[in-house]
Order: sequence, then structure tokens, then C-alpha cells
Amino acid sequence: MRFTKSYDPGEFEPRIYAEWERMGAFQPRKLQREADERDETETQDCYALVMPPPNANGNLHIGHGLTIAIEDSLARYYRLRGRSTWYVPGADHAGFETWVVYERALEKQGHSRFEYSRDELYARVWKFVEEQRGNMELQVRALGASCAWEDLTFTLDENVVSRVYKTFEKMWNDGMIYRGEKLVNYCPKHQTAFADIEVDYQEEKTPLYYIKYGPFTLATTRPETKFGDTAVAVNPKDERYAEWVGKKITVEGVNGPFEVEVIADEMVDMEFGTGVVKITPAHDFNDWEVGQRHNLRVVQVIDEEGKMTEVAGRFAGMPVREARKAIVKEMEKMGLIVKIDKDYVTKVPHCYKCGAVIEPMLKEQWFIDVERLAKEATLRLEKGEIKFWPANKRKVLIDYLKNLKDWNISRQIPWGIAIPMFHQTETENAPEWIFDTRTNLAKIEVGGVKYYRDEDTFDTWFSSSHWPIVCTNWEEQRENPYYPLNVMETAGDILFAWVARMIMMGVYVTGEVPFKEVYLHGLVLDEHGKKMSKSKGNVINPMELVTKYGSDAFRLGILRGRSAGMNQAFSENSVIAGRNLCNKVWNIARLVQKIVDESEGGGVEAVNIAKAEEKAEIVNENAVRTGGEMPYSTNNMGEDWICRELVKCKEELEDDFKEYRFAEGVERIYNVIWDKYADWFIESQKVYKNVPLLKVTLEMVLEMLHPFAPFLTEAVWQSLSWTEGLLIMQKWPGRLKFDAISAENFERLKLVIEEIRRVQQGLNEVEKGQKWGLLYGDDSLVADNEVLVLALSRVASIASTEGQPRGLRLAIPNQEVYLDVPEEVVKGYRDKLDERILAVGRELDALNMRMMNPNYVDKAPTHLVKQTQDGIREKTEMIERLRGELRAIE
RNA sequence: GGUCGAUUAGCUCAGUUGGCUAGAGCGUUUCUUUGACGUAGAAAAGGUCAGAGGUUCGAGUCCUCUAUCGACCACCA
Repeated sequence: MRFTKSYDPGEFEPRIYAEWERMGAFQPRKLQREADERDETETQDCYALVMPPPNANGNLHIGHGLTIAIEDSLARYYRLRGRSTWYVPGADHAGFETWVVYERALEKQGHSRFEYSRDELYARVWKFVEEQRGNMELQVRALGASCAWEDLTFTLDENVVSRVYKTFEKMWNDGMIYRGEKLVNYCPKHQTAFADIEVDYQEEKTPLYYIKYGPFTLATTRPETKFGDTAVAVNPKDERYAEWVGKKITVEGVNGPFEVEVIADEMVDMEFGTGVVKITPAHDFNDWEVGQRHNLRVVQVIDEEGKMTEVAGRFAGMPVREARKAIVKEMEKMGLIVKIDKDYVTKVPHCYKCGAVIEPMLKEQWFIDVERLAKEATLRLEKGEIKFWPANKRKVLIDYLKNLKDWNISRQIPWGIAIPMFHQTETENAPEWIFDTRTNLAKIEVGGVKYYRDEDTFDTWFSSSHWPIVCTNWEEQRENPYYPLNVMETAGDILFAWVARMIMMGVYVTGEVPFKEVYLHGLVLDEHGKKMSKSKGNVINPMELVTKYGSDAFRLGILRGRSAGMNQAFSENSVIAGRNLCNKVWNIARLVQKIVDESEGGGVEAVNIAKAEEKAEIVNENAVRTGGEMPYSTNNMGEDWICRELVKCKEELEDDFKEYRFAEGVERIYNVIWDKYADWFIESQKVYKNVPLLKVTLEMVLEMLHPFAPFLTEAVWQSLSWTEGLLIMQKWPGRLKFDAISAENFERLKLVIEEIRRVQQGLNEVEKGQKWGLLYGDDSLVADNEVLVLALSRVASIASTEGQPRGLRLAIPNQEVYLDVPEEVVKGYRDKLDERILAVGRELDALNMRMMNPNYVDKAPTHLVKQTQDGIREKTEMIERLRGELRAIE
């Protein structure tokens, strides 16, 4: 026996993945396409997508699990559709993330980053990452990602760095790069600058101090920055202070009095505090801008370690928070504090990694003037060159790009791509900068002049924004069918950080948008809809679920109930449902294989089966070939019906993939397999066997499920006796041929059987475990399908009434079927009948109400009106019949 | 403060252009050793679709307001 009693994923998954890799199934190829109607309309035969690179030395988290489930389903679907599919895997050097981990490790060993040179640190981290690497890639494999490993791109690969340098050079030549002293978000712990999007604002209670400030009282949360005040501002419309504008005032300070000018600026909110603001251009973004507008002096009060500078006099060297306390104490002594609002809540910027308070800091950094980038990207977006799921993100992105500020690309951490700029130290004031890619050298010589390397590295998003370009090896003036990518799939929360930048960079570098479609997924929340976090202890490790239930179960589970851009809860239950489906399919295959074996082995029924096959292959003119190989014919209406249902499922799945409706697709295939294929078709095949059709339909089921559950379907494929090759390399199924009228008749028979079951179950509550015989009167549908009805409805026997009906007549329109039940049993059933009469009566009332409305009859489409009329007739008949049953009881 | 999203069964979610007698999975109840599967089969219970208005023959679906929750952006010194 090939098939064990239940499916054990652990037994197949590693072997199957290795087999796929060995056979080169993941590499893009021109698959031989057979001419069939479906494919002729297909003009594009490449399908490319890239994996958002997971941290090279980290572990996958649940979000990666979702990403891979989605992307790989797409890749496998389009591969089956015959596209040359290229799913490019990646690994991220994760500049800051990795750096934080490494720095922590250094600290544990009692060392500090400042003991080493930049090059030494870089070499050490490289070694560290190399040692840690590999886990992530194994996990991506465990999830079944059918990606082209030979083309794996690491974010520090040679081609990435050279591409990034080329772009930087182009920008430098285009005058888009400038070095500026600007306020940047600065983490004193990590001593590096951040992009705006990397700052984590948290609401905190911060005392609001009302302090005496010359002739004014003003409110501030940061009295310690007073040493850096170079003006005091009021709103130009504020009459209270109009007389002071333009005048110099003397302010009492803890280090003695000082003078500042009173300026008028729109930025001041008259309603807030007292309507007076002290201006500290060096440590506040708003103040900085005010300072720019009014040409104010900039005085640095806080240094790079987050300590007070010498400007603070006796407070110099104190950490900011301590200094604040000390200064407030001193001011209280001097009577400068008017009042303190202790409950004031404001949003304080924090380092998203270590939680330290971010200080706006004046730094010399490299900036990109984003005007041109943003403008061109916006234009493309407005033209609709990229389609988004969810659709509203396009507008969100446009709004973001329209307000984009210049991009600070300098980071003061050694782990990353070095900025290819060198300066001449001899010139003190305005050093001359030159572009050079020899960043492996700290010092270079050009034309006999020595230049020194900028010690900073690029913001990771600067290189990441090249991802579609570098992964597809795009090069100027070379045809590249894989660029632009067909789709960019990633997390919705990096829409700005990554997607926006990829678009800007793609357009700037290649002149084309980097992808045609964007699918964004939301956050995976815990089962109660809460964000997963280490501190809450509600983090779900995808690998644990894979080990416990199998990779396919995880994939099916995580796709269930998920739609584009939505944050959604996730629980083990949905993975269990996935596991159950896998087992179900396994057992379907197990039974089908058994029947096939019997037919080939010459068992009891082999003769009949062989006849059926013969009929399919030779005799029956309706025999058709499908799935490529197998001829089959449909011999009864159940067979026509399953063909119809499978074809419908196939076509709807195609739409689901086109519209990125993964959850619907999973649910669709789940229902077809379970509620239709197994519960009706396979059950009816226990009565009438059609081996060629069993084979064909099972193959079709496997092909349709394969994108979502690759391992199971491949395991089944390879365990079946008649299949050849690998499922991953098969073709997406074509249309099955079937007789539509016959299929519809089965639908009717199904209703009859369901009603028989329902009534039998109801009677069961009266008389436990008892089975009854079934009688049919003038009813050809039942008469012609005696054996099937007997088997599927599980009645004790089936026979004609011979013109003498008895027992309980079932309430099925247009059918005459009785359950041969003694009167005393039927009596116990009368409550149920009463209930049903009432229920149908309510439905009838609703329909009658509708018809009584002349506007409805007038304005609603005729087919709906007809539907309503039919409904009324049916329900009226049914009520009559049910009443008849009731009378029979009495 | 601005923008967007959510609110449907006990729980987690579907519900595409209005036609719904509102679905699924899990959970719950009852029954069942039936040519695979108890990780199963059969049946059932469970919902005034957040609330209030409006448009329409017809609203879970469209519009307005309200409430609650959430995300993002900006930010108040």
C-alpha cells in the first residue's frame, strides 16, 4: 500500500523540496506551451517577482510566513499557467538591525565600537553575519518557497553595491546630492541619524513648565535647551505682544542674564500656553525652520552622546534628563518657574530599536533633493502605471510623495554600503568632496592630492530602493523581459519606506516603474487581534507551526480570512483546518488509488471497471482528452456534475489569482474538495466507478490546490501509480467537458437526498438508530437512480410504491418520495413539521409582500420578478404538502 | 489636528457591479464503526449585519450623521 492511513508532512516535505531543487523546477524557463484556447490570449509569458529580503542572519517571523505563502502561491500558479516564472530570493544585511545585535554582542564581551576602526568593524560584522547565516534560508525552504536560489541576492553583493554607486554618481552629476548641516533625528545611544520614518513617537507625560522669560511667561517642556535659545517668537497677529516684536529683551537665566530678539512667526499658536515660544534652532525641528526664516544663530546645547555641551556652563557633561531636573530646581530657587502642568502629555520621539529618546541634532549629512524623484514617481502613479491592492494605497502614496522632504541618506554605523565620497582635509572650512568608488580604502590619491573617505554608510533604504533593479540584473540598453516585475508583494507598513522609494528609484534609473502591480498585506495579529510583541509574549513562531502541522497547513491557515492591507488576527485553529484538508486530500487519493489498483488487478469489480474504461477510450464518441493525457467520458449525472463544479472552481480561481483574493481562493478550493468532490462525487463513485474520470478529476484537484499546498499535492502526485514527473512542472487544468443538463439533474437529486437525510435525522430523534425504507411514486429521477439514492441517503431499502403510497411524503417540489414510517413514529415528528410550515409560511409572506408592491413588479428586472413568482408557487405547494403530511398524522 | 480603515454567528473572518431566504472555518448540540479519512460522516442550533436618518421597487452593500476601535501622517513649544 502506497498510502498510509493519514498524511504525515514531516515524511515528505524535506525530500520533496530537495527533489524540486534538484530538478531545477524553480529556475525560470520557457515552458513548452501546448496550443489551447486559453493560452492564446496570453501575450506575456514571463512572470517575475522578488522576495522582500529577510534579515540574512535572523529567523523568519510570522510576517515572513505570510509573505512567502502569498508570493509562492502566485509563483506556483503562474508557473502552472505556463509562464516563465522567476521568484528571486533575497537576504538583507539589515544594516541597523544587525548592527544593534552586533554592538550588543560586543558590549557583552566588554568592548566598544569606538575601539575599532571602521574597516575593522565592517570585517568583524561580515564574519559575524557569515557565521549566523543559513538559518533564514532553511526556513524559507521549509515554507516551500519555489524561488530561484541560484539567483539569490544579498544586499551587499558586488552587483548591488556597484549599481548603488552608479545611481549615486548619476545623482551627484545631476546635482541632486548635497551635503547639508541640518537637523536630523539622532539616537545618542547608537550615535547615528535616522530617517523620519524610523522614529517611534510615544505618548508620555512630560511636565509643561511655565517660566518667566524676560517680560513674558512662556510654556516649555524642555527648559534645559534654554542655553541654545536665540530668539523668542510670537504670532504676528497676536495683539498682546505686538509692541515687543523686533525688540531685544533680557532674559534671566541660570547662568546669568542673556539677550534675545522677539520675532513674529506664523508657526506660533496663539492658543497654546501663553502664545510665546522660545526658539532653540539646534534642537527642535520647528525652531530650526523658524531659525532659517529669520537667520537666527544656531547654538548646540546637547552633544552626540546626549550630554550638555560647554554652553551649559556648570551643567556641561550632564545627561539631558538629569540636567533638566537640576536646571528646573535652580530656576525654582531663582523664582523663574511660574507654574508646572504635571499632567501634560506629549509625543516623545524614541529610537525604534533601543527606545532611547531621539534628539534632533545638527549634523553634516548627505541629502538627496527629492523634488525630481518624487515628481516623476507621482506622475507615473497619477497615470495609473501601477495598480494597487488595496486600491486606495495609490492615493496615499501620491499624498506622501507630494509632501516628501529631502532624504537624509547618511548613517553613522559601519555595517552597510560605504558612501563613495572623499574629502580633502587640508581645506578647513568648505572641504572639497569628490566621488570615488574605492571605498575599501580609507584614503586615496587623485592627481597627487590626498582625499579621505567619508566614514558614513548609506541608509539601507537607499540601496533597498534598487531591489527590483538589482534582482533582475537590469542593465542599461539590454533587453530584460523580467523588468518591470509583474508584482511587488510586501507589508503595508513599509509602503513609504520601501515601495515609494523603489518607485522613485526605478523611474529615475530605468525610466520605467519597477513593477506593474503592488499587493500589500497587513499585519498578522495574535488570536485576539493584538499586535504581536516579545514583551507581551504573544509571538507566534511560524516554524513551530510548520513542525507541528506541516508547511501546507501553515500556508493554508495563514491565508485564510486575509485580505489586502488589513491587519488580521491569526490563530492555530486555521492551521488545524489546513492540516485537516491535507489529510482529507491524502485520503481521497488513497481511496482513488485503491479503486485504480482493483481495476488493474482484476478484482471482483474489475470487469465492470474495465468495461467503463473501454467505453471511454474506444466506444464512446464523447470521450475527451484533458489534462493532456487521459481520455474519459461521463457515464452518469454525478460525473457530469463534478466536472461542472470543478470547471467552475477553476475559472473562479483564475479570477481570484488575478485579483489577489487569496483567502477566497483557499476557501473555494477547500469547499470544492471537501463538500463536493469528497462528499458527493467520491461517495457516488463507491457505487458506479469511472476510473479514467477519477484519475482526471483527482489530477485536476491536485493542480488547483498546488499553489496553496505544494508539498501535499506533490506528495500525492508522486504516490499515485499512474502519474509521471513532478506536479510542479505540470499544466494548469483545462476545461472538462460535461453534459450540462445531466449535471443539473444531479443537483436536483442532491436536493432529494438531502431532504431524505434531514427527515430521517428528524425521525431519528423520535426513534433512535432506526432506519426506514424509501418509497417513490411517479418520480423518474429517483426511479432511475435507485442504487445511488439508496447509498447516498442511507435508507434501509428503496422501492416503488406500486401505486399504493404510504408513510410520510417528503416536501420536495416536483418529486414523489415517501419514507415508509409507521404512524406512531410520524406523530412524534409533528412538532418539527409545524415548525417547518411556519418557517416556509414566513418566507412565503415575504415573497407575497414583494409581489404586492406595484413598484417592484414595475421596476425590478423581469427575471427577478419571475423568480419571485416561482418562489411563491413553490412555497405554496410545499406548505400544502407539509399540511398534507400533518393531516396524515392526525 | 489630518487621512484612511474597521464594526456581520460564541471566536476569527468572507460577503466583488445594490437582488440575501446573510456564508465559511473553529467552537457547540445530536446521531453514525458506512470500501479512504474520527484530523471522519450525517444533521442541527446560533445573526433586528454598531446606532440613527436618507436614496431606492429593493440596502450588509450607496449617502449623511453618531458611537466605539485601529492604522498611518503631521505635530503644540
